[in-house]
Amino acid sequence: MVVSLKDIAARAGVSLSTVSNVVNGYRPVGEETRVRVQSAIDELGYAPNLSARHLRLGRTGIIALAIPELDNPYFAELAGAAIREATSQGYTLVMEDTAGSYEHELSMIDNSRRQIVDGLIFSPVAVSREDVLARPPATPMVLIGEGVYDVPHDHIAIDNIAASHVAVQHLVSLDRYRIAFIGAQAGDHRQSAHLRLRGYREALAGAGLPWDPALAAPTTAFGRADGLMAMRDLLARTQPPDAVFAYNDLVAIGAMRAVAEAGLRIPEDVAVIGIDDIEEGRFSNPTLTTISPDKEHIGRLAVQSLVARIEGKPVEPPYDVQPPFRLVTRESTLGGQRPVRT
Amino acid sequence: MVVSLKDIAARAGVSLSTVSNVVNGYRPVGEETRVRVQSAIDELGYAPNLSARHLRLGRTGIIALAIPELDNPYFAELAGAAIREATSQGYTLVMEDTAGSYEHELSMIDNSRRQIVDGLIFSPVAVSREDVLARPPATPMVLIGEGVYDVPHDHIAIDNIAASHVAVQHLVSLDRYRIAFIGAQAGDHRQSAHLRLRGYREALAGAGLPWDPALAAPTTAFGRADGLMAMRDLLARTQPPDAVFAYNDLVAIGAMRAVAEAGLRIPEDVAVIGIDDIEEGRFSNPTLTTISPDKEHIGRLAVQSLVARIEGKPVEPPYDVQPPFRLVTRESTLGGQRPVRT
DNA sequence: ATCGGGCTCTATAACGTTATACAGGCGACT
DNA sequence: AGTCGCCTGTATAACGTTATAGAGCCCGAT
Repeated sequence: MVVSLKDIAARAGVSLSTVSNVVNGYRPVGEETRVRVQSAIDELGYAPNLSARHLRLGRTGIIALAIPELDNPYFAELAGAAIREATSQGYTLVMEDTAGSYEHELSMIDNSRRQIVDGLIFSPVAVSREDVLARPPATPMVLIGEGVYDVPHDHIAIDNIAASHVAVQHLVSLDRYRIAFIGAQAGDHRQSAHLRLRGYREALAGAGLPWDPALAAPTTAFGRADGLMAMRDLLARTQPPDAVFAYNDLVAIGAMRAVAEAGLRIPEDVAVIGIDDIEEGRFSNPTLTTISPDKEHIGRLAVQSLVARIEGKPVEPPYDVQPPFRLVTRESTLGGQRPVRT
Repeated sequence: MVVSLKDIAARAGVSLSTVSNVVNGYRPVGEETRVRVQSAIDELGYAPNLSARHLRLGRTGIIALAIPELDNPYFAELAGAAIREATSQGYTLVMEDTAGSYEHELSMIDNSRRQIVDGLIFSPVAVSREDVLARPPATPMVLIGEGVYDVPHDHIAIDNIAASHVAVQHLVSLDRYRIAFIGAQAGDHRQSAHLRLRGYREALAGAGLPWDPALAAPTTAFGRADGLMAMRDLLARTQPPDAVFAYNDLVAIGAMRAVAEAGLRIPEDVAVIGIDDIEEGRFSNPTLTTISPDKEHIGRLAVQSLVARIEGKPVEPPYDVQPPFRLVTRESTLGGQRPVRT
């Protein structure tokens, strides 16, 4: 049977309000009665009814994490960290899979789901800056990833340009001259790949390498299949690349598969680097060199800043956080000369 | 501002109860007033307060999906299907990552979290049949995967023995004679690997092959790293296997990595087959032959049967469902003679 | 002595819903 | 004509919680 404040009150011989005060400490309670109430709680096994509490407080204790694809290991690993942090802060986290579709993403920032949720952590890919600006959310929102910039919300994303520099410079340091980029976006409203492409171009220029538009391969999405097809195209050129910087690890893995199917060697013929450091890249053949963002940090920070907004702690302006990242070198650029897993 | 039934009632000039009846159709409402109320709802943009509704109804509309690891792509893909089905049934699904730990799994079937959840879909790995029997849950529970059998709960899992037969028979059809199994479990209370191991042994016997305990490699968990280490051990034997049936695709991928590191060829020296059909195996080098369970089907069915229990539709006894599966052959057993992706 | 003010505790009004009980009106059947 | 029953609509009591207002009581200060 389900036990409520009333039952505890009856058992301990005190009023309902006193029990409530013991439970959540709003008003001090005399020592003697406190222990009597507490033991009644323990005996009967009381747990507060969250629906009632939320109705009373006007909050639900639920936050949503909306990501483009749950089956992308990067997001799965990120979600793990976010779930742990949310739980430890007393919130429940629900995940929404937008599938990267424009309509689905719009429905996230419309007010429809907001009735049930205290706040939203959102990783946009399809939605534009204007879409976000046009829909001031009813509850706090934190943006993660590289989708939308310059909007009045907290934003957590690695410095994509700097990360791209590091990636390209690594390839340059291996004496590669025809370095391709896979994951250039045709559509205007996806700023994510934009930044990585820009970092790629800047790094090329910094190394004194020419910018060849034919080496910037567009993709429609960022999965393994996209990397595979783009790489096939690149290899069919008269002057194929000798290195590839992929938008993310999934794309890189697709690209590596295309190289293998073409009968070429990695990294001798083509070196490959990605971004994300998903576990898959530590066991692939060859293992994948990558830029590793601190996913645990990102997930935790996203929840923490959202909760801070929800509970109205500091009324500071929206801030941009750039979590740390590092280069992890593996076989796909260094060959067998290196320890295999890191 | 937030709009409630009261606002709609005032706007439409009717009572609160009438608006409620328009919204959820408990009692019929005259046509004329219905349209007046409906247009008031549309104008003011009313959405029911779920906390209040749940408090009144005694249900929260939330179901939990507890899985051992969110970063296992198999569960990520399964969770996607479950989330979609739950949403379409008007429920919100929250995910719990038990990390496969015994304590965490116990806390799932204890009553602690049940205050907030109408029901639980649970994929146990560490918990035993007796643990489950000793804790009759306060809310409905559906089990998925191969953890625990013969308990009074709905259970959805592929026929592991039949699946193992198919896998081993496929290897036998390729004239392999020393077929190893990776993922045998030392612990007694993990029945999952037990069944697959049993299917493996039965299939060997059916093919007239001897049972060699040295070829059944135990692992502590079921990740890529476990497959890698087990395979290293197997390859170090004086008589290494010429084929491997792995507990799941992740283990298989780790095993393939070990084979590559040893400088051996797949499938010429060692053929590899897994279970799960995760996307990773369609792009690995080589691509991975696997047993493909219908994940979409499993996820949807789990939610459907849980919701049926929650809403008390049919009071039938707990039932066991065995969703379909199929063999998907790829390079890791057939080599390059086959279409690459399916 | 009397009053002000901590200190404990209590009664109660919300929060927004849904289901029950009830009221009035109108047609149909005895 | 009277009664029964249906149809439409309303008033209201919960569901379990938290915050506000306030009721006693005892001690120190006026």
